[in-house]
Amino acid sequence: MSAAQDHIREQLIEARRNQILDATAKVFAEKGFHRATTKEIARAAGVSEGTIYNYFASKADLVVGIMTRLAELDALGEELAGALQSEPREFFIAAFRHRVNRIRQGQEMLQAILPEVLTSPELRESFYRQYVLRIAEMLEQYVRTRVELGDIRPVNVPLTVRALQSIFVGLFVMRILGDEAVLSGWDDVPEVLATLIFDGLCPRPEEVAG
Amino acid sequence: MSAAQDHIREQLIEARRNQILDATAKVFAEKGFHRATTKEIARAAGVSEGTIYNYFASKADLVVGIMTRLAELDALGEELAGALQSEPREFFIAAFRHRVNRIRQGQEMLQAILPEVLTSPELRESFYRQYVLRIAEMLEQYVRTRVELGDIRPVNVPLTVRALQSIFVGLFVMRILGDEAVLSGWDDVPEVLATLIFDGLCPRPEEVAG
Amino acid sequence: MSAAQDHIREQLIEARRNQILDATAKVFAEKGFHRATTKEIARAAGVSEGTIYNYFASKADLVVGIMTRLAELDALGEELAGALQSEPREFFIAAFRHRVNRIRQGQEMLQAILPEVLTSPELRESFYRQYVLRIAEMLEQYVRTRVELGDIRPVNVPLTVRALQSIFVGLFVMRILGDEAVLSGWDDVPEVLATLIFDGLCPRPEEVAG
Amino acid sequence: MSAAQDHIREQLIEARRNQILDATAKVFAEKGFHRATTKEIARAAGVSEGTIYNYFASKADLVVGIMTRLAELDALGEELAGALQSEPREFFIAAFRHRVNRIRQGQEMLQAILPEVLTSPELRESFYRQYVLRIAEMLEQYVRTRVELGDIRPVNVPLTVRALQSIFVGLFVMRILGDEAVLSGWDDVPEVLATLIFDGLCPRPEEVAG
DNA sequence: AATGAATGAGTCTTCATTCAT
DNA sequence: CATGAATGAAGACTCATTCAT
Repeated sequence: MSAAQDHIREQLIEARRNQILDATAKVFAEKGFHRATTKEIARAAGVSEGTIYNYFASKADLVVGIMTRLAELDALGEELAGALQSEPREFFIAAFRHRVNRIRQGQEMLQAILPEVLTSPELRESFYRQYVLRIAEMLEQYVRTRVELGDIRPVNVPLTVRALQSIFVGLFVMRILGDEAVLSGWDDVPEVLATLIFDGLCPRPEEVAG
Repeated sequence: MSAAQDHIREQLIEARRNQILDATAKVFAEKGFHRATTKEIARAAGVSEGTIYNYFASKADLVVGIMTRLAELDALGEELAGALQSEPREFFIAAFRHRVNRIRQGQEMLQAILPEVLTSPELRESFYRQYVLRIAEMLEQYVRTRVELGDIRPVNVPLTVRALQSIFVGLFVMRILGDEAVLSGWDDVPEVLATLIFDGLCPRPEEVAG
Repeated sequence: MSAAQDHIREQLIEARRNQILDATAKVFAEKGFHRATTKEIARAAGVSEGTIYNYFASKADLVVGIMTRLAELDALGEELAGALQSEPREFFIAAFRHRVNRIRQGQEMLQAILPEVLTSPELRESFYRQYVLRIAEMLEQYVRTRVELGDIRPVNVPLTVRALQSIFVGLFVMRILGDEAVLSGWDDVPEVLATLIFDGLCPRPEEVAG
Repeated sequence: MSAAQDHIREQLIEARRNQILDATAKVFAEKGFHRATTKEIARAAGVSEGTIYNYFASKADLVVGIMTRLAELDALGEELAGALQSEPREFFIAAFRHRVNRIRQGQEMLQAILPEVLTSPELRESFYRQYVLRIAEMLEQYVRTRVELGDIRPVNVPLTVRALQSIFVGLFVMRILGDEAVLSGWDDVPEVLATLIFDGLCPRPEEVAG
């Protein structure tokens, strides 16, 4: 029974943490980390300021909390891994679709933390390791393999992979900036990217011939 | 004589403004807008706090000042315009080189303001119009023309252009995040991107044949 | 219970506000609005600077707070109303006594805000309406009635009433200026004024005769 | 010649001082001592900030300058002295007229300094001696004499004199407060006051009889 | 565990004053 | 003498954090 109670307690704690983080993401996304006040977050979460400090060590810790939650939410690793067997074009489309959806879902949380992440060295480090480097390494591995198999032309693998990742980072920034083309065309992004990245802009002879 | 004096005075004012903005960019890039104090900026600029306020209306105005200076520095418009006659491959390489150099030069200033730009609606709007939209429109125009000429395959022009811009935004973020591959491979970025964007990842039959 | 708690809470808030306003009046009266610092007020009130701002929106709001409190304290309206039936001489003596006492009691608060009231257009307006105009209108009404009844000789009612009010304003300023005659003779003021105002300085024939 | 030059120089200095004090009075009257900035005064005077400090030791010294100028302007002493021989009623009317005119002329300067005078102990002292006490003593002397002669009924001389002075102080405050009755009826004040003060409000038997 | 009043360190900003030109 | 840029001390105000209830 004690075990069951502990379980319930843990669930309650987790629920309260999420309740606070949801509110935090909302407020941070709207006003930014520094202009958001703990009082405001408390109000948005429907709790008191004191309660926030029962679940998080500090205001800065809320950023960490959001980052962690984003990471948990993010199963790119597994999904990517699953698609690693596919042919490149399918793989990229699948990967792009996945990213595009993740960004849509995590927009608020990501927008909430990105400016702060770009500002604080520690967050930068942590964010880079969790979100950029891990994926970069997987992609590098995949591309390198495919290059060896002749499915992808020989390229500067690290930079090419960074360019791919950069597109999504950049598109996300475009969304924050309110670019209409990106916001309204978001669903088409995976295919457009697949064409761009996979086929290139240069028209192919056989296509011209065809 | 009064005219000459005015001229000198204006130059002094401009020099002082730049002196302050240089220091500001340094401090903002290091600590971020909010953690940077006016006292710190003053010290870095070698002036008193009061002097800052003789040249800028507020701390926030320093961000605007940096943004304006970036825009003045930025002659992409003209350079792009000059390359608009070139064949696509040359055009893109030239454009990429240009961007890559601008980012290297403006890194500090850009890093100083980006997080704040992402946070403040007004700055966002202003930044988007000055740095994103203007260039997007020029690129769209170019790409559209080339598509009509058959030099570029038919693509979703707005999104493709956003994707191109996004790459640089994203790569810049990667630099802030300290990604080694991007930082150390920066000089190779234009060519890698040209290959990626123009030729695509998919190996071409004739190349395979060759 | 919630209602009871609310009641207690409100009382606590009111008590804290008064505690702060008392200290504020003291410090303002001594140093004036601008030379008084919030730190000093906080110390005098035995709270922290932050606490002041939990109860008042700004330093300027403290002036408003004092003014409001003065107005609440001030029941001249009712007392005047009560005396409105009396014969003029009794009425004036009663009214003068009342004013004289109010000034003595409210000296600190009044001295605290008067210079600022004379300076700020908004406060001026507000002060004038609460303290001057309301009473002027009541007095005018009374005097006009008594003139009609023949109990008061025909006079320029508005100006006469202003003159009466002015005496108290002026005497209060005299107190601030430290005039010994006014300070030490304060208790005699009502009677002296009654004689002055009601009988005039000119000796009366019958009195001379008597 | 050197003497003549000195004379011219002195006149220039005096003119410049007055130019500055005029502007100061205007700005102080409008914004109050503390909210007025030296920059603003300089602009209003058509000189630079530095120039102000060539003629006055400090911002506070400008108040002293205005007070001194008011005192020079003010020849009440002499005029009062001249009227001291008159019968009471004529004397008071003359004195009241004089005061009323002085206030109208000196309104701006007086309004400029009064709030500050009420606030600063030193100014208070100085103001009290120059403007209040001197006149009070003269009035006391006059009234006392007239009482002895039987021209004025026996009264509490010091308080009566203070009350008389207070009326003008109070009326001046009323003007600052923007009271319409006082502002628009200003020309009638001397007569109204003469009636009020000299004859009193109480109707006289013989008048009733008449 | 939740509350929210109290805290006070920290910061932007103002502005009287100085002084080199 | 006049100027006005530079100064920097001072102060109102904010807000993350604590803790008694």
